Amino acid sequence: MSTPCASIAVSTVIFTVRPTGPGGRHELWLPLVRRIREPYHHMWALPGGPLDGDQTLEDAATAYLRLTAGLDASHLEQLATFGGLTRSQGADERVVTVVYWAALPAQDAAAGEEDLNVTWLRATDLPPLAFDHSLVVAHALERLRDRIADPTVARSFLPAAFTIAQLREVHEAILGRSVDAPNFRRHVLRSGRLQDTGERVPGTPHRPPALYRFTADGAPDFFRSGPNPLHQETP
Amino acid sequence: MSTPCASIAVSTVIFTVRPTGPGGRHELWLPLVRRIREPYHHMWALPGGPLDGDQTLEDAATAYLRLTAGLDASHLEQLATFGGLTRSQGADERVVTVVYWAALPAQDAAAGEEDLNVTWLRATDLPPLAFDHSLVVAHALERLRDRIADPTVARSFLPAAFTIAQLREVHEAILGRSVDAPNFRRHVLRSGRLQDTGERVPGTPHRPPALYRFTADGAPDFFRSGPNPLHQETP
DNA sequence: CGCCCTTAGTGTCATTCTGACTTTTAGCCG
DNA sequence: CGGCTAAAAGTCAGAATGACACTAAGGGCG
Repeated sequence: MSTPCASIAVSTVIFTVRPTGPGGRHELWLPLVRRIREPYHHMWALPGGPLDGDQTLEDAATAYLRLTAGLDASHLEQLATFGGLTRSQGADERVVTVVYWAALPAQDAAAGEEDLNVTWLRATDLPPLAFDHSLVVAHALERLRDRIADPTVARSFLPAAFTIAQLREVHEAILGRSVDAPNFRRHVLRSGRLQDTGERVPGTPHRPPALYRFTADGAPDFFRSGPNPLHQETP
Repeated sequence: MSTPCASIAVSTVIFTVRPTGPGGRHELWLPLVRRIREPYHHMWALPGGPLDGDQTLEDAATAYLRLTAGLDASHLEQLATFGGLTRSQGADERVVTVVYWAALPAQDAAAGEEDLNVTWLRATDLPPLAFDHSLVVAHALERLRDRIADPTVARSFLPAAFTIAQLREVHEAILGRSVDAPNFRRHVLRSGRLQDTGERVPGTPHRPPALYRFTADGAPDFFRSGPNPLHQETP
């Protein structure tokens, strides 16, 4: 039951949302670290490294995340495992990498320092990355788009109290397109996952928006709650 | 970049659909293999084993699948990777297991021999399994339910030509509930993924059903094709 | 032959959901 | 006070959904 020794690595795709687009549009950003040795020396790569013998996979992902962003994610989820034979060309042994993806609220991510070996870039406009990490990021983006229907994912990009506009901006950043504001409001309010705090954002040059927070429980999904797609009951 | 030597294993949850329920209802079945050594000696476990140094992960999954079912799956997809520290209690070293799930058409699965160390059981009514495999199967069932909206998944349980009733029975088995036949027909036909072969199943004691096959391409999903949930465009 | 049974396949209809809008409200700014 | 902006509420046509009723086409059987 023992295999030829293969090393196991853990990497994390860390997402955050920032209002950096034209007209304040929100965009997805992620941190990368510079390779300081061969292979792929000097190129950007996903934060990660070897799995210690006494760590769970999730522990390792959390540790590399903290090392890179300086803080913990509010959402961490396994993405997939990559184990192609040729993916780490130049390394002398086989590497299997378990990849996680994580969400960071914008205000926390701002605290993460940037240094010479860590950079934050737009997720949709990355240079070629080390190993197969460009492919990994593409997978992570696709997964994130699928998972955004889950309110717990959207909430992990936001502070505890937020406006519906902020929530919509998170969706827009992840889906890469704008979303009709009135319809979005109708939908998320009808989902029953939002609770009005009674407070409003003061000091705006226009009507002050209400602050909401997520309820502890409720429908599993913002979209497509209620009864399922087709597939209705027939006793 | 080297880690303490950990062994990597690959396991596969192999699903097939059989008309074994009351009144010919279709149910999900999967094969298990008997452990022939400690730990968990004599218990049932998912087919799998160590990853060879020169195999891709998918190669290994395919190999264990063939060893167990005697043939290749028509659909193979990665599920998740399990690496808890305590999951293989009694083993002397850390094991990280990459799990795949696969679909087998019923007529092919019938060909797979059953012997003393391989058994097929109902997926929804399993005895306690070795390691954390009960949990793994639960994850696989959940994933399968999510993925069945993809026509390529449904097709992998069926022969090339099939009736809409057979297609519906696959959905019913996976969703664990019955589905309204007229509405199901309307939906899958409207999806544009089905092509009438012009042939019919002869010899039925009732109106002969038409045989369909899947078109090469078309809408990505049976359900929820067309424009997306909410999230419509707003230029 | 002709009735009956069974499942295939079609049609209908009320309700809900979606997407694209318009209108009103509530604050600052000058 | 009028104008500006974004929040919030309202409107409406068309599509999708779910629950049915109904017709069609076979074989089985008397």
